[in-house]
Amino acid sequence: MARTDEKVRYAPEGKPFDYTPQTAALSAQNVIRVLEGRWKLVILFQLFGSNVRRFSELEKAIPGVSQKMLIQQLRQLEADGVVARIVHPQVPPKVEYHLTEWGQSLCPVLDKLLSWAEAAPADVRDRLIESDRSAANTQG
Amino acid sequence: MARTDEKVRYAPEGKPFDYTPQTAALSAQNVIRVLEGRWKLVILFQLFGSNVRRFSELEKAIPGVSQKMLIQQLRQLEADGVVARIVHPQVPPKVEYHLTEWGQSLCPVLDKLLSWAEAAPADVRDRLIESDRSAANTQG
DNA sequence: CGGTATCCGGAATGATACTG
DNA sequence: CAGTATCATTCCGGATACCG
Repeated sequence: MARTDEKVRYAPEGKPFDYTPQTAALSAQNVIRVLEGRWKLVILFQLFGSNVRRFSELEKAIPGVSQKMLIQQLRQLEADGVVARIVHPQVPPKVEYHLTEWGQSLCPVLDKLLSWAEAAPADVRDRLIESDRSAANTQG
Repeated sequence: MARTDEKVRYAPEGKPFDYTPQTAALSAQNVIRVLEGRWKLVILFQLFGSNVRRFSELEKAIPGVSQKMLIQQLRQLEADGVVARIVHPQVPPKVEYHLTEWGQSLCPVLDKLLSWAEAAPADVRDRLIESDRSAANTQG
Protein backbone atom coordinates (compact mmCIF):
# COMPACT_ATOMS: atom_id res chain seq x y z
CA MET A 1 0.00 0.00 0.00
CA ALA A 2 2.84 2.37 0.75
CA ARG A 3 4.62 3.51 -2.40
CA THR A 4 8.03 4.04 -0.88
CA ASP A 5 9.62 4.13 -4.30
CA GLU A 6 8.44 7.71 -4.69
CA LYS A 7 11.51 9.85 -5.13
CA VAL A 8 11.85 13.00 -3.11
CA ARG A 9 13.73 15.42 -5.28
CA TYR A 10 14.61 18.13 -2.80
CA ALA A 11 17.98 16.66 -1.83
CA PRO A 12 19.58 15.85 -5.20
CA GLU A 13 23.22 15.76 -6.23
CA GLY A 14 23.78 18.03 -9.19
CA LYS A 15 20.76 20.28 -9.17
CA PRO A 16 20.85 24.08 -9.68
CA PHE A 17 20.49 24.46 -5.95
CA ASP A 18 20.41 21.79 -3.29
CA TYR A 19 17.20 21.50 -1.32
CA THR A 20 17.05 20.83 2.36
CA PRO A 21 13.64 20.37 3.95
CA GLN A 22 13.97 23.96 5.14
CA THR A 23 14.83 25.56 1.81
CA ALA A 24 12.34 23.36 0.02
CA ALA A 25 9.63 24.42 2.42
CA LEU A 26 10.69 28.03 2.01
CA SER A 27 10.57 28.12 -1.77
CA ALA A 28 7.39 26.06 -1.83
CA GLN A 29 5.88 28.61 0.50
CA ASN A 30 6.85 31.36 -1.88
CA VAL A 31 5.28 29.56 -4.80
CA ILE A 32 2.08 29.27 -2.79
CA ARG A 33 2.48 32.94 -1.96
CA VAL A 34 2.46 33.78 -5.68
CA LEU A 35 -0.74 31.78 -6.16
CA GLU A 36 -2.63 32.73 -3.03
CA GLY A 37 -4.97 35.65 -2.89
CA ARG A 38 -8.72 35.78 -3.18
CA TRP A 39 -8.85 36.23 -6.98
CA LYS A 40 -5.54 35.10 -8.46
CA LEU A 41 -6.52 31.57 -9.46
CA VAL A 42 -9.80 32.84 -10.88
CA ILE A 43 -7.88 35.34 -12.99
CA LEU A 44 -5.37 32.73 -14.10
CA PHE A 45 -8.00 30.25 -15.20
CA GLN A 46 -9.69 33.02 -17.15
CA LEU A 47 -6.39 33.66 -18.92
CA PHE A 48 -5.79 29.94 -19.46
CA GLY A 49 -9.05 29.88 -21.36
CA SER A 50 -8.58 32.95 -23.52
CA ASN A 51 -4.92 33.93 -23.02
CA VAL A 52 -5.64 37.63 -23.63
CA ARG A 53 -8.21 39.72 -21.82
CA ARG A 54 -8.79 43.38 -21.23
CA PHE A 55 -9.41 44.77 -17.78
CA SER A 56 -13.12 45.32 -18.27
CA GLU A 57 -13.53 41.84 -19.69
CA LEU A 58 -11.96 40.31 -16.62
CA GLU A 59 -14.12 42.52 -14.46
CA LYS A 60 -17.37 41.22 -15.91
CA ALA A 61 -16.09 37.68 -16.27
CA ILE A 62 -15.36 37.54 -12.55
CA PRO A 63 -18.51 38.25 -10.55
CA GLY A 64 -18.00 39.81 -7.15
CA VAL A 65 -14.56 41.25 -7.67
CA SER A 66 -13.98 44.93 -6.96
CA GLN A 67 -11.82 47.12 -9.18
CA LYS A 68 -9.36 47.56 -6.36
CA MET A 69 -8.89 43.85 -5.80
CA LEU A 70 -8.76 43.03 -9.48
CA ILE A 71 -6.04 45.54 -10.19
CA GLN A 72 -4.15 44.59 -7.05
CA GLN A 73 -4.09 40.89 -7.83
CA LEU A 74 -3.17 41.59 -11.46
CA ARG A 75 -0.33 43.86 -10.37
CA GLN A 76 1.03 41.21 -8.02
CA LEU A 77 0.85 38.52 -10.68
CA GLU A 78 2.61 40.94 -13.02
CA ALA A 79 5.32 41.66 -10.45
CA ASP A 80 5.81 37.92 -10.05
CA GLY A 81 6.22 37.49 -13.79
CA VAL A 82 3.13 35.34 -14.27
CA VAL A 83 1.08 37.76 -16.34
CA ALA A 84 2.06 40.66 -18.59
CA ARG A 85 0.30 43.95 -19.22
CA ILE A 86 0.03 45.73 -22.53
CA VAL A 87 -1.20 49.32 -22.76
CA HIS A 88 -2.59 50.40 -26.10
CA PRO A 89 -2.05 54.16 -26.35
CA GLN A 90 -5.47 55.23 -27.51
CA VAL A 91 -8.63 56.82 -26.26
CA PRO A 92 -10.63 55.41 -24.69
CA PRO A 93 -7.81 53.48 -22.98
CA LYS A 94 -7.31 49.81 -23.76
CA VAL A 95 -5.21 47.56 -21.54
CA GLU A 96 -4.72 43.89 -22.13
CA TYR A 97 -3.45 41.18 -19.81
CA HIS A 98 -2.00 37.87 -20.89
CA LEU A 99 0.05 35.02 -19.50
CA THR A 100 3.82 35.10 -19.83
CA GLU A 101 5.66 32.03 -21.12
CA TRP A 102 6.30 31.07 -17.53
CA GLY A 103 2.69 31.79 -16.65
CA GLN A 104 1.53 29.44 -19.38
CA SER A 105 3.77 26.72 -18.04
CA LEU A 106 1.81 26.92 -14.80
CA CYS A 107 -1.19 25.25 -16.43
CA PRO A 108 0.11 21.65 -16.32
CA VAL A 109 1.29 22.26 -12.77
CA LEU A 110 -2.17 23.28 -11.62
CA ASP A 111 -3.38 20.24 -13.51
CA LYS A 112 -1.27 18.09 -11.18
CA LEU A 113 -2.75 19.92 -8.24
CA LEU A 114 -6.27 19.15 -9.44
CA SER A 115 -5.34 15.52 -9.98
CA TRP A 116 -4.18 15.45 -6.40
CA ALA A 117 -7.52 16.88 -5.32
CA GLU A 118 -9.31 14.12 -7.22
CA ALA A 119 -7.26 11.51 -5.42
CA ALA A 120 -8.46 12.76 -2.06
CA PRO A 121 -10.71 10.70 0.21
CA ALA A 122 -14.35 11.19 -0.81
CA ASP A 123 -15.36 13.45 2.06
CA VAL A 124 -12.32 15.69 1.66
CA ARG A 125 -12.68 15.75 -2.10
CA ASP A 126 -16.21 17.08 -1.90
CA ARG A 127 -14.97 20.03 0.11
CA LEU A 128 -12.17 20.66 -2.40
CA ILE A 129 -14.43 20.57 -5.45
CA GLU A 130 -17.51 22.32 -4.18
CA SER A 131 -16.87 25.29 -1.97
CA ASP A 132 -19.34 27.36 0.00
CA ARG A 133 -17.64 30.37 -1.53
CA SER A 134 -19.30 29.59 -4.87
CA ALA A 135 -22.69 30.24 -3.31
CA ALA A 136 -21.80 33.89 -2.87
CA ASN A 137 -21.12 34.23 -6.58
CA THR A 138 -24.39 32.68 -7.76
CA GLN A 139 -26.39 35.56 -6.37
CA GLY A 140 -24.72 38.08 -8.71
CA MET B 1 7.93 29.59 -28.86
CA ALA B 2 4.35 29.00 -27.78
CA ARG B 3 3.74 25.41 -26.91
CA THR B 4 0.10 25.29 -27.94
CA ASP B 5 0.10 21.51 -27.86
CA GLU B 6 -0.11 21.68 -24.06
CA LYS B 7 -3.38 20.01 -23.15
CA VAL B 8 -5.62 21.76 -20.71
CA ARG B 9 -7.32 19.02 -18.80
CA TYR B 10 -10.09 20.88 -17.06
CA ALA B 11 -12.64 20.33 -19.83
CA PRO B 12 -12.32 16.62 -20.60
CA GLU B 13 -14.83 14.13 -21.90
CA GLY B 14 -15.08 11.19 -19.57
CA LYS B 15 -13.55 12.48 -16.35
CA PRO B 16 -15.06 11.98 -12.88
CA PHE B 17 -16.33 15.55 -13.04
CA ASP B 18 -16.16 18.05 -15.85
CA TYR B 19 -14.16 21.18 -15.23
CA THR B 20 -15.16 24.58 -16.43
CA PRO B 21 -12.71 27.45 -15.90
CA GLN B 22 -14.88 28.43 -12.94
CA THR B 23 -15.00 25.08 -11.19
CA ALA B 24 -11.34 24.47 -11.99
CA ALA B 25 -10.40 27.82 -10.47
CA LEU B 26 -12.61 27.06 -7.51
CA SER B 27 -11.15 23.68 -6.69
CA ALA B 28 -7.63 24.92 -7.38
CA GLN B 29 -8.26 27.71 -4.92
CA ASN B 30 -9.36 25.20 -2.34
CA VAL B 31 -6.25 23.12 -2.88
CA ILE B 32 -4.14 26.22 -2.34
CA ARG B 33 -6.30 26.92 0.68
CA VAL B 34 -5.30 23.57 2.15
CA LEU B 35 -1.63 24.39 1.66
CA GLU B 36 -1.57 28.05 2.65
CA GLY B 37 -0.89 29.16 6.18
CA ARG B 38 2.26 30.39 7.81
CA TRP B 39 3.57 26.95 8.92
CA LYS B 40 1.81 24.26 6.91
CA LEU B 41 4.46 23.73 4.26
CA VAL B 42 7.18 23.74 6.90
CA ILE B 43 5.30 21.07 8.82
CA LEU B 44 4.69 19.02 5.69
CA PHE B 45 8.33 19.06 4.65
CA GLN B 46 9.25 17.98 8.17
CA LEU B 47 6.90 15.04 7.79
CA PHE B 48 8.16 14.26 4.30
CA GLY B 49 11.59 13.84 5.83
CA SER B 50 10.67 11.72 8.82
CA ASN B 51 7.04 10.71 8.22
CA VAL B 52 6.29 10.46 11.95
CA ARG B 53 6.89 13.17 14.52
CA ARG B 54 5.59 13.96 17.93
CA PHE B 55 4.26 17.37 18.84
CA SER B 56 7.29 18.44 20.84
CA GLU B 57 9.64 17.27 18.10
CA LEU B 58 7.89 19.44 15.55
CA GLU B 59 7.95 22.30 18.00
CA LYS B 60 11.71 22.27 18.35
CA ALA B 61 12.32 21.39 14.71
CA ILE B 62 10.43 24.50 13.62
CA PRO B 63 12.04 27.61 15.11
CA GLY B 64 9.73 30.53 15.74
CA VAL B 65 6.43 28.66 15.82
CA SER B 66 4.13 29.09 18.79
CA GLN B 67 2.15 26.25 20.32
CA LYS B 68 -1.06 27.89 19.22
CA MET B 69 -0.05 28.13 15.60
CA LEU B 70 1.50 24.68 15.50
CA ILE B 71 -1.60 22.99 16.84
CA GLN B 72 -3.86 25.13 14.68
CA GLN B 73 -2.07 24.32 11.45
CA LEU B 74 -1.84 20.64 12.39
CA ARG B 75 -5.55 20.53 13.17
CA GLN B 76 -6.39 22.09 9.82
CA LEU B 77 -4.14 19.70 7.95
CA GLU B 78 -5.80 16.88 9.89
CA ALA B 79 -9.28 18.17 9.03
CA ASP B 80 -8.25 18.27 5.38
CA GLY B 81 -7.05 14.67 5.54
CA VAL B 82 -3.40 15.46 4.85
CA VAL B 83 -1.97 14.42 8.21
CA ALA B 84 -3.21 12.00 10.85
CA ARG B 85 -2.94 12.19 14.62
CA ILE B 86 -2.27 9.29 16.94
CA VAL B 87 -2.69 9.60 20.69
CA HIS B 88 -0.78 7.08 22.80
CA PRO B 89 -2.75 6.65 26.03
CA GLN B 90 0.06 6.95 28.53
CA VAL B 91 1.57 9.37 31.00
CA PRO B 92 3.24 11.64 30.20
CA PRO B 93 1.10 12.06 27.06
CA LYS B 94 2.52 11.13 23.68
CA VAL B 95 0.96 12.31 20.43
CA GLU B 96 2.33 11.54 17.02
CA TYR B 97 1.59 13.12 13.66
CA HIS B 98 2.17 11.50 10.31
CA LEU B 99 1.18 11.90 6.68
CA THR B 100 -1.87 10.08 5.39
CA GLU B 101 -1.61 8.12 2.13
CA TRP B 102 -3.04 11.12 0.36
CA GLY B 103 -0.68 13.42 2.21
CA GLN B 104 2.29 11.38 1.04
CA SER B 105 1.09 11.66 -2.54
CA LEU B 106 1.43 15.42 -2.19
CA CYS B 107 5.21 15.17 -2.30
CA PRO B 108 5.59 14.71 -6.08
CA VAL B 109 3.03 17.45 -6.59
CA LEU B 110 5.06 19.94 -4.58
CA ASP B 111 8.02 18.71 -6.55
CA LYS B 112 6.29 19.92 -9.73
CA LEU B 113 5.65 23.23 -8.04
CA LEU B 114 9.35 23.59 -7.20
CA SER B 115 10.28 22.69 -10.76
CA TRP B 116 7.99 25.46 -11.92
CA ALA B 117 9.76 27.86 -9.58
CA GLU B 118 13.10 26.84 -11.05
CA ALA B 119 11.82 27.58 -14.52
CA ALA B 120 11.03 31.16 -13.55
CA PRO B 121 12.90 34.12 -15.05
CA ALA B 122 16.12 34.76 -13.11
CA ASP B 123 14.95 37.85 -11.26
CA VAL B 124 11.68 36.26 -10.22
CA ARG B 125 13.38 33.03 -9.25
CA ASP B 126 15.67 34.76 -6.82
CA ARG B 127 12.66 36.15 -5.00
CA LEU B 128 11.03 32.72 -4.92
CA ILE B 129 14.03 30.96 -3.47
CA GLU B 130 15.19 33.44 -0.91
CA SER B 131 12.42 35.10 1.00
CA ASP B 132 12.61 38.01 3.40
CA ARG B 133 10.39 36.00 5.70
CA SER B 134 13.32 33.78 6.56
CA ALA B 135 15.13 36.79 8.03
CA ALA B 136 12.50 37.02 10.74
CA ASN B 137 13.29 33.48 11.85
CA THR B 138 17.02 34.00 12.14
CA GLN B 139 16.59 36.24 15.16
CA GLY B 140 14.91 33.43 17.15
C1' DC C 1 3.67 16.59 27.42
C1' DG C 2 0.23 18.42 24.77
C1' DG C 3 -2.72 21.12 24.62
C1' DT C 4 -6.87 25.62 25.56
C1' DA C 5 -8.42 30.39 26.28
C1' DT C 6 -7.94 35.26 25.69
C1' DC C 7 -6.28 39.53 23.98
C1' DC C 8 -3.96 42.39 20.56
C1' DG C 9 -1.69 44.38 16.22
C1' DG C 10 -1.25 44.20 11.41
C1' DA C 11 -2.37 42.54 7.02
C1' DA C 12 -5.78 41.22 3.61
C1' DT C 13 -10.19 42.28 1.72
C1' DG C 14 -14.03 45.06 0.43
C1' DA C 15 -17.32 49.36 -0.38
C1' DT C 16 -17.34 53.79 -2.05
C1' DA C 17 -15.96 57.97 -4.27
C1' DC C 18 -13.02 60.27 -7.43
C1' DT C 19 -9.80 60.89 -11.91
C1' DG C 20 -6.92 61.10 -16.54
C1' DC D 1 -11.95 52.51 -19.97
C1' DA D 2 -8.79 51.77 -16.54
C1' DG D 3 -7.47 52.90 -12.95
C1' DT D 4 -6.33 55.68 -7.76
C1' DA D 5 -7.50 57.12 -2.88
C1' DT D 6 -9.76 56.56 1.41
C1' DC D 7 -12.08 54.31 4.99
C1' DA D 8 -14.25 50.27 7.33
C1' DT D 9 -14.10 45.48 8.41
C1' DT D 10 -12.75 40.97 8.80
C1' DC D 11 -9.20 37.59 9.23
C1' DC D 12 -4.71 35.83 10.48
C1' DG D 13 -0.81 35.24 13.32
C1' DG D 14 1.63 35.92 17.69
C1' DA D 15 2.26 36.66 22.96
C1' DT D 16 0.81 35.25 27.20
C1' DA D 17 -1.39 32.64 30.77
C1' DC D 18 -3.64 28.54 32.30
C1' DC D 19 -5.12 23.24 32.30
C1' DG D 20 -5.58 17.64 32.25
